[in-house]
Amino acid sequence: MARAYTLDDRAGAPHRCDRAMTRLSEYLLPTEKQPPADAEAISHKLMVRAGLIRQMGAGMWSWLPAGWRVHQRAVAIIREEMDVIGGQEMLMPVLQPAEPWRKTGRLEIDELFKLTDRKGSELVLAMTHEEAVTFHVAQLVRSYRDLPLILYHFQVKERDEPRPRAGVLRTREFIMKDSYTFDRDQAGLEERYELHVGAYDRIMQRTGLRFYRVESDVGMMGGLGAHEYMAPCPAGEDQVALADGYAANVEVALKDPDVQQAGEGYTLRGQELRIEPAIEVGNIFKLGTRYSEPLGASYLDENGAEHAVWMGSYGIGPARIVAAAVEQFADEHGISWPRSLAPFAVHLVALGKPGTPERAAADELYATLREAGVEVLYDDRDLGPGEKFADAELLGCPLRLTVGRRSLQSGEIEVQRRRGREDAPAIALGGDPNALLAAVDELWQSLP
RNA sequence: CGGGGCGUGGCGCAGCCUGGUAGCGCACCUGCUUUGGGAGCAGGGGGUCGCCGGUUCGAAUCCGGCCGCCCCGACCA
Repeated sequence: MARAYTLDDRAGAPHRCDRAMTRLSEYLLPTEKQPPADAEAISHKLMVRAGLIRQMGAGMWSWLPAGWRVHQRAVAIIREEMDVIGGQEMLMPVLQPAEPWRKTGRLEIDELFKLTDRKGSELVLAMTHEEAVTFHVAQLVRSYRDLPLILYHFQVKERDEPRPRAGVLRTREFIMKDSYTFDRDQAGLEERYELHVGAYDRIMQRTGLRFYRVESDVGMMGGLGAHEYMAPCPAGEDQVALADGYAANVEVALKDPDVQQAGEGYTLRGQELRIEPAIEVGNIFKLGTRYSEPLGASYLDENGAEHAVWMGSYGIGPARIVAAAVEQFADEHGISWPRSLAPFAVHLVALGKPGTPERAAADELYATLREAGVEVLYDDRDLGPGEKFADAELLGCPLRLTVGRRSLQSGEIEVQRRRGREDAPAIALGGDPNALLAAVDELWQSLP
């Protein structure tokens, strides 16, 4: 009866093997009726209220168990797609010697945290890992035969942000997947870049987010091209300019000669240009030799001639994906996760007092679902129905199953889809477990 | 970094103007009742009022300094 191990959120079953303890009576899910007094952004309010995150200081957040599950969902999707394009996962330190940063000229950046150890050595807390990865490649790559490479990791980034804001949307410490490509020449870089475009498109599609890939300003990086992945949402800090078949960072759009001012707004070749707030969840850059030259990352070609390695760098923030999903799909009752990101597939609500027949039926259903590997959060607390339903809608798992006295009478489990809060056809209670699981799987397929 | 605001129990707040030793709602604990949309009754626990200093017989309250947090803007490899 055990299911195959799978993370396939689009075609697969609503679960993976999951032995985590998920009885709400024993789970740390501190829900709140009221949002924090100073919260503005929807995602900030709801993620705190739903018990996903807690703040420790300005721009410093902890992920509580359910929130971390969501974060790790995003991580798993990203990891799969990076591996598909040949990425090799590794891990580099956050605490680093200042020297490589001096060489690349980035030691002067205000947002870079700098510190000194007890011996007086200068250290930094990395805000990205170009210096680290290039340092290693400079040491390890000698020949054209060693290239190309796609290296990546999920690692904490530290940034002395002048103004952290909006919960987890802009923090001073956050996890980023950053990958780095190393090629012999520009043509190779273009190839690696296109692979990332494909991977990022698939990542974004799999998260279920509404998003745009926009051309971005290469800015002071002096790079050879760059794109940003933008998720439109009310709390977004950036703006995207949109028209049919057109999406661009607003700064880029306003430099476009085809864009004309028209009264209050702008037009593109006669079309109205819409401007929407959005959050930048990912960005990709063609770096060229910006880092390889100062750090001495070079290789010898077939003729024994030395060349600088051509690099690209590619970032994506799982926390921003999570927050953007909250922003895009929340309603007045709470969060409504796309199934690929949901902390649990099924939120099972048991009504009635512990010790009653309806509780026994719910216990049995919980056991059946768990045994099958379905990720289920079981609300077995001794609380009234109102509180349980409210918490379930706040947390936003895609499917809610309810077992109460009524279910025993009708012989059916009630099912609600979180998105739209609509009832789905009830499922027979206590019959063939395989039929029950098939019904849950089928429902899962119908979800966004 | 400029402008604005706020720090009182776990959360949300009142009290401060007009100084007299802290209160409300929710949450929490115990008991009984209740159980299909955030329950009822009774009893109970928890706060150096952000920190330091000053004024005063006496400071959550007045004065000075510092720290922290939020919002708007600037910023955001």
